[in-house]
Amino acid sequence: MTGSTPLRRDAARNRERVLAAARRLFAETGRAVTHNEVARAADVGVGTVYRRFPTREDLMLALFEDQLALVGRLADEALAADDPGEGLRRFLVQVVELQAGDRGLQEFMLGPQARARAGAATSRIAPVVGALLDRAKECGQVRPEVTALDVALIPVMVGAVTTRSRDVAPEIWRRVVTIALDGLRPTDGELPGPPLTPAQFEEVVSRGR
Amino acid sequence: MTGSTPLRRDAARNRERVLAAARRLFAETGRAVTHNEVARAADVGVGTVYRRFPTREDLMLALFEDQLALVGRLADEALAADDPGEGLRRFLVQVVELQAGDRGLQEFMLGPQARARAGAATSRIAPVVGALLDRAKECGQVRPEVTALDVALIPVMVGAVTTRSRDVAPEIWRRVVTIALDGLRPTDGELPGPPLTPAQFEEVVSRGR
DNA sequence: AAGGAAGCGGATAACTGTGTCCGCTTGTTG
DNA sequence: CAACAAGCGGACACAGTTATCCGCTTCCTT
Repeated sequence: MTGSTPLRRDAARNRERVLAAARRLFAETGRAVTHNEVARAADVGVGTVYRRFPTREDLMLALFEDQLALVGRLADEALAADDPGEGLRRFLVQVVELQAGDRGLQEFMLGPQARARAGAATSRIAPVVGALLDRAKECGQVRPEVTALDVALIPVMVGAVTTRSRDVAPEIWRRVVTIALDGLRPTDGELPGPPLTPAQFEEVVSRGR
Repeated sequence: MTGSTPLRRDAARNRERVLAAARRLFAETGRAVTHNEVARAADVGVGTVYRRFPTREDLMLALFEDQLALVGRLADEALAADDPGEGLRRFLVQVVELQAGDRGLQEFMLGPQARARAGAATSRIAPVVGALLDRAKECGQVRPEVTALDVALIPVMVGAVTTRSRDVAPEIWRRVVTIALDGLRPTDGELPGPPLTPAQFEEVVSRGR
């Protein structure tokens, strides 16, 4: 699965150096990291970076694949919780917390790259969230018109706040996510208009700048 | 108040042409409008645009000052509403609606430029929202720990969705803003952590990309 | 109607970011 | 220990953006 010829030893070493440098830079700086910067930070030529990771997406993908798997595991755990409403809450808080802690991960999850990865990640997580949501509705903890895709917009919304507040008030997202989650509770009103279709959701998420 | 020497007639005409072209381009395209593009669209030399509006902020400011005034008026109207909770809701929906309808305005409101204009706009609107909020709390329609700055984050959050969904599902923000607003209602839980200070809020808003 | 200030246009310099290419180095294999 | 493929580095070509400068034009004043 790793593909044809194994890398030469020095090549493998360089690949790791690039990945390490990139992970650090992305976590600190976010998207605006150029191949050149990564190369310099890794003490490697630009060509080397381009050879191994032709586009920024390739690089992001290599960096954040395992983190995405973690999100999947969190979803499973949430599903196992006793209180479905609480499980859903905890899951979303954890997701946002991960985003808040790593700019790179956030931009990966909320950007066009994730779309390419939809097969592995999104489509694995979506049904779990759906189940979580159904159970929470049955308990009357979530308004019935809410769809999984409404819920999936919460990290998008809150992400706008984490991005901006990271260096100023790094914990403020907790208030905001609480407001959003409480907004899922049953009320006398209804949510207006139709929810997103899955295709629309993909599009919306992939428009991350 | 308009300043020293009145512009020569041709200069004034050109200024208007630039403004008109820029307004159109911003509404369509959003932030990524260069002085050169504006100049071409206005059928004017680049120099002319730079002379009149040295930075993009200057241009934005000239374009969106009156729109900001409109937001102020909306706030006043909301304050005059019978039902304070409903007034607050309507106000926020209207603000988001304006944002959704004009990329340029959105980026102006949610970007660093607005900060410079804080004197005229933010500081005029803030107390009105504060009053609105106090009345809504008195009626038990809003949870007591919510501050005006929590409320002010709602357009930021929802803005992330409008930006991304504009061309895909242009009305989805209505669902999202409803969720956020319903999250302001009293519940048994509390909002975690301290709210933003005004200075922090300024910073957060001004980090618009 | 004529002089001079105000304004105009757009070529152009200065940067920044992206991506390629190719002569040289290094690891691997027999 | 060759000898050759794989890999390396980074100069450089290219593209897009910002901002300036200056010779020429247009308007206003008297």
